Amino acid sequence: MDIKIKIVDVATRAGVAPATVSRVLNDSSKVTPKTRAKVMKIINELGYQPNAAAKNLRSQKTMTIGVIVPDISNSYFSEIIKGIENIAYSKKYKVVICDTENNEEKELEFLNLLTTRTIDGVIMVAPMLANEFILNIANHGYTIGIVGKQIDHDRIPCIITDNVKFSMQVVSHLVGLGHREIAFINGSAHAVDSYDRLEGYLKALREHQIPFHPELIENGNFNETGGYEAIKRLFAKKIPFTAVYSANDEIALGVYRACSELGIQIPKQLAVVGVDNNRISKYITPPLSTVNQPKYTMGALLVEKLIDMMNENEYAENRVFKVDSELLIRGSSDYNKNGQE
Amino acid sequence: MDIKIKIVDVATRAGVAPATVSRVLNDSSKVTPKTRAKVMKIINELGYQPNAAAKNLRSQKTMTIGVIVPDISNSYFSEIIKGIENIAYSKKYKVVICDTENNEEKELEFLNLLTTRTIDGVIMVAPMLANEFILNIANHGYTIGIVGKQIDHDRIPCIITDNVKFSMQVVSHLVGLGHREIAFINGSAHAVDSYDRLEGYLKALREHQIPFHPELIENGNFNETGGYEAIKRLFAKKIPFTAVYSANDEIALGVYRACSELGIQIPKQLAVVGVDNNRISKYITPPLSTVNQPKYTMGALLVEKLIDMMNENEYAENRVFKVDSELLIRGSSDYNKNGQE
DNA sequence: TTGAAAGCGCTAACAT
DNA sequence: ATGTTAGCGCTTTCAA
Repeated sequence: MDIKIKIVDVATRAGVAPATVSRVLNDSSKVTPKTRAKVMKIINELGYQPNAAAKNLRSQKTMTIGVIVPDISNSYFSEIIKGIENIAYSKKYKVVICDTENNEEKELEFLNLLTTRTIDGVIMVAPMLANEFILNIANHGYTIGIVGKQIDHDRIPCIITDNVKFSMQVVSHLVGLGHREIAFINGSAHAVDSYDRLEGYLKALREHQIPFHPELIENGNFNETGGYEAIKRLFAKKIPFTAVYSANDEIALGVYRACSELGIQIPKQLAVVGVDNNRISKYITPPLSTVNQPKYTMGALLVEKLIDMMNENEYAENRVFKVDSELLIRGSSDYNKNGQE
Repeated sequence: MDIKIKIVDVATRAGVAPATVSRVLNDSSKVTPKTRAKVMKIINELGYQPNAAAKNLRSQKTMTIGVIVPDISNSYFSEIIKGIENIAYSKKYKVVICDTENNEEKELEFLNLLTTRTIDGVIMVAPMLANEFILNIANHGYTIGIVGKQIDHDRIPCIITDNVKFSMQVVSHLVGLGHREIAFINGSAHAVDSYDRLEGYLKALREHQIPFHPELIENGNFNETGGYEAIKRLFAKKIPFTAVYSANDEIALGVYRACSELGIQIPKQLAVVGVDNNRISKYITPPLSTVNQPKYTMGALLVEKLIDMMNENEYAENRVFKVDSELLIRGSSDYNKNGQE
């Protein structure tokens, strides 16, 4: 084991005060180049490394950001994390991860890291917690940012995509292909995204003067099983439809499975469109039409804002970021696209 | 902002010494139930939360573990992380993530968290760093564990799969289907896994008395592009082969792309087997035969061992874990498997 | 520009 | 079982 070298050891050896060593370490300008060189030399000789806990205690910050996601092995979330992690590291911040596995209790418990000052701030991706909780945290002076949901509080930066807009695009795309009976498999009913995607779906129908059939709408979990079960329920109703808009790619995967079992051909008998552009979507057969969201950028942008807020105490007027998504048309909705992309 | 409440505030209000509050908080048995109740009441009333930095400084530990992975958005790694994170949290540890994106410098830099005592220990998943570095770190008394590589040091727990064994299984499977010219697309030449997988490939050939053609072996990156480029090089050689063993699923994906472009049918004209059982492998067409590794368990097991070591200072005699993998036979190698799974 | 001294908030050793 | 005291290693006034 190494003998622990502390700042005072460096100071003594260099013939200066601990404070001076600290100034050298923290790039304080008030050190002569000569002193700095002398101190640096000793630091290197001794292999001195400042103790993080002492530094944190004294400076009242940890240079650490917490990130809460529902499922780290879903590429949608891991890409967001990648963006956060990369930017954070470039700004000397560390990232602590919490994978809630959709467990609201774990989500809540993790926020204790804020109150114990283990982390300086937190980013919640697609939080389950009710808005009041989140507002309350911010009102207590903690730094918090949200990905995938808009919260109205002047100290909570948010980054969202325009769910209404891209849902309209999806439906319009299907209508453009001649579909009139378009089913919609939405995610869990209490997710904000679900409201907005439904709104987009309805708006587009109205715009195209297509009658709306409530029976063509199903809710489920945002995963493969949710999609599988929902499409089965839709089929069971015996109401005809020729296309299905799935609120994410995982749901679409479930639709694929059901269709494969029932011998229904995509897109010939059923056109399918998803959302998220999961890695998997372009590899399945037929490739899945989907909405691409700039995941990496969303994480990167938000963490940047969050760090700015923590350091400048700026109450960002520009607080809500709405990023653009892009509809990727592939073989699951458009015949002509088969074999390419 | 909350007024900061510290342990002394709680103590005063409860009419006890700070040490007693600390004992209550840390479950020390030397507190009467009555005192404990009194203190707990005040803690709840005041909403007291202990300051982590102070605790860390005093107790010389941070209850934090670092995890280094090459790519967090690869499901192989994120599943391992999931295992680590889950077990860690159940033991009150936090997890700091480092996504190196195959950048060796970032990997090295992250280890500073060990020397600055920001983290109590680190888990390196598929490290790029040379063994000497890793040994050196352990020799300096830091806690380190490795996933996917065996390091010979009595304080470094490792978890590995038997690359030789499952590679032999893969090749034997292909031979069993009648293949004699089996190409091998290996990962990057300096990964340990690559040596072992090559060894398994060769051993199996010898066992089946199949002549070995060095031209049928290619190296590349462990990703889709690496696979795509390697299979192209193989085709360019004009040496016939009817099957290809890809050192991971990503590589196999590249093989699929090349085959699709060249109109080569899988498995009719070329049988393909991968490794990792990435999520994607069962959704592509045809579903990819692959080797499943217990990723979650690997992470979970190792972190458990690591935490035990940190807390009991036990120099684990049982230090190297070899977990079993399983060959999943699907349509990319076996006709009969098409349409099922 | 540099040094001296105080103190961040907690736990552990020792005393009672 | 509880209290007293010292100190973990750093940064930051304040003074020189």
